[in-house]
Amino acid sequence: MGTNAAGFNNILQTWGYKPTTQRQAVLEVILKNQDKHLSAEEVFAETKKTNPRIGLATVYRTLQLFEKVGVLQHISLDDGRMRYEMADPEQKYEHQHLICEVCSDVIEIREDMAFFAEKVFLQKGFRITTHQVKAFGICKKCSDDLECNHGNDGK
Amino acid sequence: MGTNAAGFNNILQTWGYKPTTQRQAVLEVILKNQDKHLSAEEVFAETKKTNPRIGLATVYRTLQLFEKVGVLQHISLDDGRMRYEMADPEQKYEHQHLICEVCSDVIEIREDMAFFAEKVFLQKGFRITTHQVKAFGICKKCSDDLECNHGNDGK
DNA sequence: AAAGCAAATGAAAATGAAACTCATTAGGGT
DNA sequence: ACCCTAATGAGTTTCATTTTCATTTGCTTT
Repeated sequence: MGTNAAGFNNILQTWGYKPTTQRQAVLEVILKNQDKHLSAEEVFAETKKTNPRIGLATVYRTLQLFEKVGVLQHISLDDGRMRYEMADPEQKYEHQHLICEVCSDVIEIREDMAFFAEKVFLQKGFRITTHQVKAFGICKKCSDDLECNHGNDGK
Repeated sequence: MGTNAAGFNNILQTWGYKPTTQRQAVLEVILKNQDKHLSAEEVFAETKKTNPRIGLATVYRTLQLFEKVGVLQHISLDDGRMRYEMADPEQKYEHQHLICEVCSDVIEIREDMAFFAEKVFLQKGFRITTHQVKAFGICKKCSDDLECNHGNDGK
């Protein structure tokens, strides 16, 4: 099951969508970059390498389609463009992003936050379906670097 | 201290910025709408009521300025525009947004999430400075409404 | 109070991500 | 092979935000 090139066609067909060349090509790019958080433009550039005739609009449409059928989910890293990553329905509430303000690296972590959704439902009656946590700060590497330059800040 | 019209001038002057008419006007709008999450356009429209000559660019610049000096903080509610709310440095980690997918209402809650920042630091060495939690789902009111229409969905 | 000057402003233009339009193409069933 | 609709691509449009630049404003110095 899950999302590999094979099971993918089934997902699309279940929803009544065609597994076209472009959609396959975009999927391959997604699968090859599971560790990254690509924007539409980035997916476009990557996909053009193997499929030069694809249009940007198709990429936008395809990403939205993939989100609708549950293959992708979007995140905003506050850099002015939408980014996408593989959806993981089992761990919807246990997936957070740490964004380093110095080097812009994005670190994914998986804290269990089910208690949060439960508490919110009990206290407010609000039934959470999706849930995004992003934290900005300084990653270990960058704070180590800063520490090194601590004594000799002259230059 | 804090952010009232009086202490506000001090904050700006400390940072070397001038407390101009426009900035005061924007501040008043902000203070009058503390419960809302206004976008730049909305602040612009509100501010024009008392200060018709203000320009949109000034509002954008002012909101960014207020964020820089710690009066405001921005949030994205995934509706395509940036929104702003009063910054609350003391409770940076205890402030989350519940966004109803049906009525678009935004509910603020204050769960203590300090443990999250601590755990992340211990496990990853990542030092969190800001931290945003937004949850999408269905608010109590809307899920009650849905329940009412449950038996008679014909029309 | 007038002068000087940098900071701040407003109007308009520029930018850029995303959405839309519409003529053309390509799947998939017949 | 044919048909019909979904899907695509190139170009255009939208809309939030940023930038530009000439003008104005708020302070400081006389």
